[in-house]
Amino acid sequence: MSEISSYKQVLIHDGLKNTKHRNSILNIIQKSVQPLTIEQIYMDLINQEISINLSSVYRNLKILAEKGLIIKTGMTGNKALFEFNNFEHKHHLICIKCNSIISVDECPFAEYEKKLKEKSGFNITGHKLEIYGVCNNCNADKTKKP
Amino acid sequence: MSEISSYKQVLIHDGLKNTKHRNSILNIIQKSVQPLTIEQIYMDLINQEISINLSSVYRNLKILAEKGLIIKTGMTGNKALFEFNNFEHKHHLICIKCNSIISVDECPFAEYEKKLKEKSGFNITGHKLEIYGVCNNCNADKTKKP
DNA sequence: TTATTTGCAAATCTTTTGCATGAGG
DNA sequence: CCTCATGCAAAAGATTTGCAAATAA
Repeated sequence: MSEISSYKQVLIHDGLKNTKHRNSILNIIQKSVQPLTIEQIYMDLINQEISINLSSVYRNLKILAEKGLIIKTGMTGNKALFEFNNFEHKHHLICIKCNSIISVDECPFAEYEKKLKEKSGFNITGHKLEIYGVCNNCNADKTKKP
Repeated sequence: MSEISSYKQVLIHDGLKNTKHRNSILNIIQKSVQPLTIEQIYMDLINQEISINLSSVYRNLKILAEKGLIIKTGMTGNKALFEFNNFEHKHHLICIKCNSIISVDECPFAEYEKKLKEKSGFNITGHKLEIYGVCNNCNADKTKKP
């Protein structure tokens, strides 16, 4: 909600238009608990009976990413992944068995970043940390096949 | 050198052949301080006057990665990146302007992981850390248009 | 109205594959 | 020899682009 209104501010500021497609795409990404491929987003739109061309999805994702509303997170195989940019500093514990995700507030990084900055000359603007493991539940289920 | 001999062991073990191309590619990757695109590797070979077809570079990289001798690290734009697998624990500094990537060996997380394990009950198996920032070159180029 | 967005098709870029030939063990 | 590696050309997959028509402001 507040995200959507600030989103409109961003669009207006850059002379972009507030289209239904743009909104729908942003909503899909915002609601998702995990990064999505372009095709997943496209299929979600189609399933919502929203008629859109694949190239329009590409174009919108590119613009939303340029404006910082979403983030191009990485790649799965050869496919780009996008996720919502909520500007929160958070890290995730990700269970490699059931893919459940737990947020971690603590960040041990401030000190390390300083050192790294001095060492590398990089002007460090942020970081992403994902911690993988097996969660309590899955540890209990050792007998189950993955 | 010891890398190269163990590399031959790996090849022999899997019924693969020890070709000049394969050696050259592995050497290029081993010497590089940063992950390389396929095209960079290809151009390096050409510059060394080694005649090779681009698809052979693709095929060799795929095989070397499958055998664990190199690692497909990620992507720059739409291009795959490869680096040498020295079996060290490493992280990446990524320039958000020019997408150059620098590997960082130091890892401040061993202690943190222990604590987190106790706290969350997760059996932690690994993590991925990407640090974003602006590299020396791009800092210097502030006057240049992106 | 007027600039931005869209759909469509075609183009581009990266990566993969089929097949005949060449080379390593 | 026999198998794996290579070059070449063509295919496949992901993404981008040109242009005319549609739409938001």
